Amino acid sequence: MSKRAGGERCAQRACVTGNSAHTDRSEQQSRPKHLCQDYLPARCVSKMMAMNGKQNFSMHPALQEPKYSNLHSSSEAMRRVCLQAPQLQGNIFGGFDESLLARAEALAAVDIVSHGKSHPFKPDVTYHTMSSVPCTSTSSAVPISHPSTLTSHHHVHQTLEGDLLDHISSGLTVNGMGAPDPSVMSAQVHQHHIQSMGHLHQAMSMGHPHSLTTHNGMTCINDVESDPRELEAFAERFKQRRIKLGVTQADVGSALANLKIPGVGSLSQSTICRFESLTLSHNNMIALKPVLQAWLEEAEAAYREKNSKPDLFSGNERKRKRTSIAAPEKRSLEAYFAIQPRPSSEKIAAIAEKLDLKKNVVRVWFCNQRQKQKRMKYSAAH
DNA sequence: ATGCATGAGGA
DNA sequence: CCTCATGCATA
Repeated sequence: MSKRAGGERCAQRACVTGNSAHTDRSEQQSRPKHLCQDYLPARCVSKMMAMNGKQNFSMHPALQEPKYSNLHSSSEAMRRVCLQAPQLQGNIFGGFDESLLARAEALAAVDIVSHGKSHPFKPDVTYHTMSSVPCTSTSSAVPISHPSTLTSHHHVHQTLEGDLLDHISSGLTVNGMGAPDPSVMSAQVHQHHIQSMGHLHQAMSMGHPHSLTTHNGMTCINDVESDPRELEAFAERFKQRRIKLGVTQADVGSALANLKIPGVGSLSQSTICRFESLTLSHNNMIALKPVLQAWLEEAEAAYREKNSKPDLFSGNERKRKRTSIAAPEKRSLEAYFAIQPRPSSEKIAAIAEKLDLKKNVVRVWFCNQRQKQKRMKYSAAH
């Protein structure tokens, strides 16, 4: 307790999540399931759920799978490989736990020495391509056209770690990350949204004069477009127009609640920011797009008629402490992560001990790293 | 803009 | 215990 002062909202979030998740270990592509009901983007949904006791939204699981397999083929591959070779893992991690950890640390150290501050596996920079990265001749080397994060840290470690990673490496390669095929997921996400997005849909259509996807004759369905390009374009236009309206990300977030769209409540500045910079999962982007588009429509309309309506802000009070992991520890964690992104509880405990961090901190760190790898920012592909 | 964290939902 | 959507706190 005490972790989060903003307790108001916590109880109500996470519903868009109903989708898959754990898919990777279990099975990622073998469950069509029912088509979802209503997607509904946010925590408020959960609020409703809580109140009404009924939850009909939650994103449809099938949505995610194909998508991720495309977008994150690399990490997927990585994971699979690891999962596929349990005994191998056992050898490496179980058998030589100590040496592994030691090597990872050594690796981290070496990394520092040889690359100075910037090692190739800069987790956060991985999907940064166009946003804030200057792209000087130096930095550009990493991001832009990298199909994946994997590739980068891979090399490095392979070099440094040699055999240890060798297994993993080869496995990875074999497992191959197929060429991304956005069309697949597009289609699925697409229909999903179409059926679940009533009114929002209209708003979206209006806002999108150019994205005419004259499918089989249906001319207005395009919006739900899960096409990465579409999202990218929208995100940018959104940001532009938002700025033009003189509204901050935080404003937008809180203003969403004023839209009165059932199941749609406010969002944080973080989320709006991430949406604009495409640092959300594809699914998440898809889910949020219609809502943000709806807001944009209204905001612009209100703006035209001098009606200040949507904007407004939220006066919040926040008080939560965030533990920060020191650079050296972080480097080690990254090294470990490169070797094994999904360490067992034991490994986590071991790592935690070595780095003198709380086990939970380490666990969460790994979770967050994994999640990061799955985020968007595939801009490079285009 | 991003790091660390929470919690719902799902095996 | 994981994934995923999100958020508070902060660099």
